[in-house]
Amino acid sequence: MSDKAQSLGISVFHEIKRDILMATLPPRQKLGLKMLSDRYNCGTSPIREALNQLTVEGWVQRIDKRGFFVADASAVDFGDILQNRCLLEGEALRRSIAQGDSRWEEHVVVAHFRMSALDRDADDKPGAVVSAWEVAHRNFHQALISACGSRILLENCARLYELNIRYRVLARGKSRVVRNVLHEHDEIKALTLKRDTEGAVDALVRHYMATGEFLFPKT
Amino acid sequence: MSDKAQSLGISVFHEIKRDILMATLPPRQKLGLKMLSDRYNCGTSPIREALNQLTVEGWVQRIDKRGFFVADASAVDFGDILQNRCLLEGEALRRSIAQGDSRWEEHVVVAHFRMSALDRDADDKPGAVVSAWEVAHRNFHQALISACGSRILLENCARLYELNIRYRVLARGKSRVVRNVLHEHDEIKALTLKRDTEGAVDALVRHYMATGEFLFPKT
DNA sequence: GCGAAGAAAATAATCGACAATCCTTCGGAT
DNA sequence: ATCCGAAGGATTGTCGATTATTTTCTTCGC
Repeated sequence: MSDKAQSLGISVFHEIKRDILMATLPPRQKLGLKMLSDRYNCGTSPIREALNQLTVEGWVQRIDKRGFFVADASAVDFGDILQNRCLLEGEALRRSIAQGDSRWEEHVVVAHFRMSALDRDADDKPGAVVSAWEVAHRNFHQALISACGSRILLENCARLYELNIRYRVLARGKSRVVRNVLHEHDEIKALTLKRDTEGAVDALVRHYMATGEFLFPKT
Repeated sequence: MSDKAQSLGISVFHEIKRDILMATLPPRQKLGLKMLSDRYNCGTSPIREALNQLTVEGWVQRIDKRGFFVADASAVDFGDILQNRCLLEGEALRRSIAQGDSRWEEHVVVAHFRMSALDRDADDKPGAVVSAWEVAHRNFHQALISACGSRILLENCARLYELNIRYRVLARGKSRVVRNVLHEHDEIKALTLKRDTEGAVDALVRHYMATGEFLFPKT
């Protein structure tokens, strides 16, 4: 069994992050310590521990001596996240293509295959399959850039990836544009493995910007 | 008077950061809670508060149930910081040049002037002047990119800037290469105001990479 | 009826103590 | 001599209570 004995502060950190990400805790929601310690069945110390970290990562806003709040969500913030993702993941992909070896290629192929397998079953999708797809999707994008050689770059990409998910969740149901995400992923994978650097980066950027159009379509 | 009544956790956060930055707390140093609460005259709660945030920002490494340590310093990590600074500040400068108005130009001119004024006095430099120069130097680089329009980008640049300082401090005295930092700053400023985008970005990148050569010269 | 001042309630920040976990040391067996 | 394991000590993580601050509510004066 997995070592369940991790600190309460750390596990509650992930729980709160998930709840903000899933918008169970909506933007601007006041995060009172008592309310949270009831919700997550622990004292206030682990709660503060988690909240402090979430503040630095951008999930929570803190106002000194006045409490914690779920970070506000806005079209401007979303656009900012998208632009920074394009910049960082674009560069990370360039470096991966330049430096990646055959083990990296395999990693990309496998991650893409696993995601595609879940895509096929996605028509009749129970919640379990959806969250499995989320994991596979994350793994695919992570695999693409995994050979970039920069720890800092990878960490920033991971952080922005997660921050981005919340907007997908918040905009659920508001979608009008029809997209072929499968094809976009296929294209990115193909160009990457062909080592067509600028083609792959371009496809990746279009992929992200299309997400933006998808969630906040310009009427 | 400024409201000195900020939370202990927040002020101790800045104190510890400064001490790590100045290498008063050296890399890999064990950060025991008792030791720290003695050092900064407070209970363990504010200490943990600060340590949690510093962990996310990359100053401190945490090992669950085993304590906190000052983040390790290595040539690899330093190079990673430098590369990411070039990427992020380069892009931020591009956007600033594209979008900056005349108020931004003034901001850059003033920040540069103030830094230059301190440069002149730097020959006979007591500690106070040095730290004043640090502030002015930071302000200058911040001014350059201040019109980039991306909060996230600015935050990441600020974070990397600070992480970089520690390496300057750690390498103090080991310098052999002679540099003309004044000239480099002048060049960056001039090209920026001339709106020579790629020239300015190139000068900025060379400025940073020269720092790398300066601190870790390839023998 | 409206706004300011003060009291009361609520909540954030901090502390000190306890419990859980890890590290060290010491002794014994192979 | 070296490795393993148990007892002891030290340290982290968590809790409940205390203190400081903010927010809300009430009252008073205009």
